Amino acid sequence: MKAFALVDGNSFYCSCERVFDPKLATRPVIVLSNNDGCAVARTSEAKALGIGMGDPYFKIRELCDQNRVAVFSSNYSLYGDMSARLNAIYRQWAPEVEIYSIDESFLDLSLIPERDRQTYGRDLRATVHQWTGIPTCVGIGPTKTLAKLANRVAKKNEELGGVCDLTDPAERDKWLPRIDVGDVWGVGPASERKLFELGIETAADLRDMPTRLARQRMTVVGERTVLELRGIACMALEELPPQRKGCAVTRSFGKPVSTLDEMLEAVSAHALRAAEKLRRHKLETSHLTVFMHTSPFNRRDPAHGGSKTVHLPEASADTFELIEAARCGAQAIFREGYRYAKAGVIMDDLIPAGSGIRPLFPARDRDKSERLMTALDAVNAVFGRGTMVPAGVGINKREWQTKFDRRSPRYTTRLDELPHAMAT
DNA sequence: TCTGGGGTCCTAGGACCC
DNA sequence: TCTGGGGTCCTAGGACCC
Repeated sequence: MKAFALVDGNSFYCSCERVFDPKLATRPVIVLSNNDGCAVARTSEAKALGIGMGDPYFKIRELCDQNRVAVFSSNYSLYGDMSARLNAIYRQWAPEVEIYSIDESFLDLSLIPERDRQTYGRDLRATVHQWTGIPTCVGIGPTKTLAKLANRVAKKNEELGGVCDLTDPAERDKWLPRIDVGDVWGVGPASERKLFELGIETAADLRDMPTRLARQRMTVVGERTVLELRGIACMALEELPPQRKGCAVTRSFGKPVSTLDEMLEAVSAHALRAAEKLRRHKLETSHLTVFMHTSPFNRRDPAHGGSKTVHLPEASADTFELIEAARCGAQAIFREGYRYAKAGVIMDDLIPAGSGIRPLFPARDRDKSERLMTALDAVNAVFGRGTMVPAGVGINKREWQTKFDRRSPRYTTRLDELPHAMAT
């Protein structure tokens, strides 16, 4: 019989910040999205103050000041590294691990006897906490959807000690009626509304609805959720991430951009990052879409936005070619007299590097390009991102750059930002 | 004044073909 | 007045996830 565990870090980004500053242990902590825009992680103390997921920071700033909330910009270097440490532990504990997101992993628990699963969960939590300082919760079930649900139960019911096992149908009968249908994995706001109209309000109601009706109203995705809630596994553990299909680099500006020069600098910087990402995944693209738009929240200034797809002569991951394409697209969209709030580059239909069709009369020297990109990546890997960039790319100290005014040190990935310890 | 970024999957409907 | 049938492919948009 298959069994899954879903392990996730509690208020993960906040917990990462707490690991390196013990003074935060009892204070409310929040972490903001890019550009210091919205609250995307909150500790229980912060939630208790009424800070919601996605609340814009400018609306809660006062509340935060009054309550000594510790506020951080996102520090992805730190969170990514802590995430890798958690997964290294999971791999010692399970034969197969699927990394589902930066703070959630599914573990294959099929070989753990049912009676030992509670203990297993408790021991895993304790180990992770001891080795990394990160608090976690463990949800266990015969399907991924039930493991997710169990994890939620463990989170919301402190008396369970951070572990919940829904392998036993009797346990499911106990908990599923207490869970709102909108809290089931895969049920978003649109489906929740439809289900409410049918009188389906809890996870138990959803489990018991006819599969045909589920399919009719919520496509095959909804039908699968119903089956999974009944304990019929429709989703397997995906150990190897499937090849990615698209790749995007998009950013809000720290200050609105109104000049073409600045816009070209910005999209060049985004294209540069996009090309690096492609090469890291050994992929290429044959076309690139640029977009820009003014703020959707600002009703006073005139609004403008648009996107433009630029085709390359042949598939490529060459920084210079992608920058050229991005600048070309941006010039076609940009108009004077607007305050642009965001721009980005998007690439889809990615193909493995070198697998594309070659033109009969190539416009460029592929080998030369590849050698140059290898050298570029090597320099930047040793001396840090942005050490060597093509001229005309805005990479350092520009007004429009995304804000990270409250970022903590990158304790675990930068030698010059190591935490300091003092003994007296 | 200040509101994130990056993905996946599914379906409907249009274009096109014979 | 009556005006075929059945495919495939592509894209846009919706829905969902963290």
